[in-house]
Amino acid sequence: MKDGPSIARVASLIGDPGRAEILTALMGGQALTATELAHVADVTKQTTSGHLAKLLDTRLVAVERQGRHRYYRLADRDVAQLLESLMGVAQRAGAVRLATSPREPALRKARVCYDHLAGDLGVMVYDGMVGRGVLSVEGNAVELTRKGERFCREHGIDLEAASASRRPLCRMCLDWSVRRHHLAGSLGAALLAHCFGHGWAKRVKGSRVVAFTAAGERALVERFAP
Amino acid sequence: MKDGPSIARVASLIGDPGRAEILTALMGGQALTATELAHVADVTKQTTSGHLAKLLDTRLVAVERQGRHRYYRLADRDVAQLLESLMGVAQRAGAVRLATSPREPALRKARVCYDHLAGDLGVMVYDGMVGRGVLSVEGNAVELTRKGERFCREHGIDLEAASASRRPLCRMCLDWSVRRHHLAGSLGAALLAHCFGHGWAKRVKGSRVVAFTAAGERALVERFAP
DNA sequence: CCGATGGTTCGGCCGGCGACGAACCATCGC
DNA sequence: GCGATGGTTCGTCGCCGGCCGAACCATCGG
Repeated sequence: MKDGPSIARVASLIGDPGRAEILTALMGGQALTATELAHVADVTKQTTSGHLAKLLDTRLVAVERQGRHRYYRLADRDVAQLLESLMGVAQRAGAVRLATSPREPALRKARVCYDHLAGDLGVMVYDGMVGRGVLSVEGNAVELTRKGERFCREHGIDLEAASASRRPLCRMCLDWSVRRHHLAGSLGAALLAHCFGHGWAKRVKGSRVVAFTAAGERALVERFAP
Repeated sequence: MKDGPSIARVASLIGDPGRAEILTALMGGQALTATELAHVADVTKQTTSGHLAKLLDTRLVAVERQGRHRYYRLADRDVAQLLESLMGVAQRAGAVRLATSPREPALRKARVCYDHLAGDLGVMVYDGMVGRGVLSVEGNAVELTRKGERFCREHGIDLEAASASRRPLCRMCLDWSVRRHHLAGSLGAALLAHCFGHGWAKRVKGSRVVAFTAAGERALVERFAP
């Protein structure tokens, strides 16, 4: 009958103000970096790191590494429901709040993510390619279908060059601005190169922003994200 | 901006092992005296008194004075649901606690979830009722169908009394042991009362276990979960 | 290769909270 | 009225855990 302590462990974890802030911030369903979470919790990075380690340890949150960033999100829907339930009960003596984070619109729309396209357009393209069966997604893995190979050839994307390198052809990559996936890997890089090569877009100096021309954006969406 | 702390307050309250023990004990739906609670929490009366004062202060529990006794119970069903939710999340995260307890299998099979039936039997009944069109599920909501009303009348379940109260007739409740839904709400309570009333089962003292007789279990399954 | 930035680990400080002893109020049975 | 039992309040003590500074590793951009 000693399940008391086990629920106490989880509850006390949520019971720390800092961690509660973190979890509340993650209720938006978006994945956030450790630094961002440190900011919302209003404590230093070290402290946040400790909190996140504990939350990870009890599987309340999950993490996805990407480059030097670590994106944290709620482990699953059950945790979200628990928090929801908690907020309901807490409501009787508390106030409500909302969280928003304004960012540079241009960056949100299209930017380089290492060597491939991220932002709204990147996500749109990814969704489009999955939707028309060019890419097939299985869990965390994504791959180019037979149909996708034809598709690439038709659009003049150099698959041979892309396959030559040792890195994976396709990978999914989490987008910080929309918190959704977009296409990475050598194919993702080839696609971005394709955009530059056709004069659809060019990089803005000293920034990660990718500036599409009006025609370029139209072309991209038309071909890859109808 | 201070919503985090407000859920933190509630969570940290539950997060203390002693208080968690108290709340878990109250999940049985019965009101218990302070001394009894001191015993289950395994601390002195003074300490328990302090805990109960805090729980009262945040409306997690309610008290009813009767002579020189004070009977404490969970404040309402929302709190009960929160605790169930917590147990669900705690279960997979926490270390394997006391899996050796002989009571554990019995708890898994049938137990009281505040005022209705949970555990394998609870889930089985719920599935059976949904399966034969007595209940209709839509998203998170569940309701009694026209056919279901007839069904209840035929089996002698007092729908009028159940509908009289202000609480919802049907609700689904997530089961921490099987991670599936069972029936809550006043109909769920009426159903459990039905089991007790027909001598199919009775409560085990000092535990949430509902002990069904062999005949009672047969009767329940036969009628509600064929 | 170098600086800048994201993130974690380590060690030590310090406040808050839970624990109990003791004393105090309330109610019961007589 | 009496003792006995249920329950709370008060004061004190000790420890757990959150917090930060500093140092360290990893990755990116050039």
